[in-house]
Amino acid sequence: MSLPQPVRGTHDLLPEDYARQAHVISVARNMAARFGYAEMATPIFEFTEVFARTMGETSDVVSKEMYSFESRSGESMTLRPEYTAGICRSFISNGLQQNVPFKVFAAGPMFRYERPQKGRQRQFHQIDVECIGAPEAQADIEVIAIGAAILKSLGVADKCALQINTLGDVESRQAYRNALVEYFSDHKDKLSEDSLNRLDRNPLRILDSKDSGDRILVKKAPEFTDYLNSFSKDFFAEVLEGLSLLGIDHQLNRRLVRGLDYYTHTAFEFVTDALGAQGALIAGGRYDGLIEALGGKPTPGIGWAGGIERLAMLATGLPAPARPFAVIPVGAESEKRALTLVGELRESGLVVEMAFKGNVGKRMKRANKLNARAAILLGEDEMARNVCSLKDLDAGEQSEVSLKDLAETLAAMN
RNA sequence: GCGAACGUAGCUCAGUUGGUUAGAGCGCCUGACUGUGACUCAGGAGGUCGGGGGUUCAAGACCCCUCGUUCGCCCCA
Repeated sequence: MSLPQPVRGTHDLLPEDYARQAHVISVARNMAARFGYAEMATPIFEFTEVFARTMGETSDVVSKEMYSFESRSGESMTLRPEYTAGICRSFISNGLQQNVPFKVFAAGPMFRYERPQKGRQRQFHQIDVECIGAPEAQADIEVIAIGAAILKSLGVADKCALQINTLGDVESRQAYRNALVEYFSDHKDKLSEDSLNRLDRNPLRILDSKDSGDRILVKKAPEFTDYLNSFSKDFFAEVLEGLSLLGIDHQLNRRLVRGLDYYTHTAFEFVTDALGAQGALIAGGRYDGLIEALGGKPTPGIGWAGGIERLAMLATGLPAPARPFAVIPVGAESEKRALTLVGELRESGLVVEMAFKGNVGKRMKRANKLNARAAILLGEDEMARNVCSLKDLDAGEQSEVSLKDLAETLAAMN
């Protein structure tokens, strides 16, 4: 059975799966719009620099997970691994500094060369919300509120929890980072191999280590709170207060850090335990240093990304697909009239299919399989009298309806 | 990238310590029923047992490699 297979880590979205994902996007899009976030899109690939410069050369994504290739002109291109960098690049490219706050929603495929697992694929899809050019805590609150509202609307709010932390401003973060490096450097012999790596690349990550030895060290490690300057503390307090005012439950998680270099202040994740190791449904934070890193004027920003596959797996309350009406011509004579009838009914906005294969029994079976609301039988008898036989497939009752009134009658059945 | 488990029909799965022609349920097709679906009954199609190599008189089963999936780590949505 060596049929052609999709590339590892990629998946076909058959209609049923597609409908689930489309629902997630649709709910998110509508909710974002309520908050004043308009939808946009950026190209699926960018110059490699866009991601390398914003995410940090040492991040896992940049160092080992990017799908990069050389274009025919010899420039290095990369399939986007996330949306934020592309949107920020777009913000700069289009000179949108005058339009702040620039509030946008986006959705689309992302690509990361990772080991696939449940809820983790090489091509996956994200919804994304960004608010660029607003330094106020109000923006953090708004952005998080959108996420909470979407999760609620998708019916997954009770399966996940909001964890939140602050990384402080650049000054605070740098001070804390130095303190951590100093502390852990004194205990290098007790650190796990992974954490030795983290010590160079992202020491904050050690705080989140699952290694039991590391955890003992972490308990005595310097506390971030002691290194936050008053501005950072006040900012975070304002964010938390806003969330409380909105009734958005949240848990302070001092070990919540971000792998990407450009994050400052607020970092948050809506996490679930329903998806194994892939707990993050929506994650984001403030990235006040990003636009500048890309070569734009210093501009603050905050946003998040949500995994569509992960959300689709947990979402409930999908809208049922519209049920069709099945037109069944009985006998060769009525096929032409059935064809035009189907056209007329569709013209009036109804969902209509024609069952034209096999004997009438087969056609009825077909109608049943299509989950049709009713079957419309059209034979010579009926045609002669300008009527059709309408069979309600739920009730099993059949009656005659004049062709003139059919569209209206069917519309009333929906 | 590291560690482990799994891969039998379209789907969900049986298949004994290696032993003739690999099974079931669901689904699909045909008919009973050439103008009536669901329920029922009868029949049928569909498998190089993920792929390749090896051991053996004999491999779906044992060994090696490979591809894929799943779980954990790393990291992340």
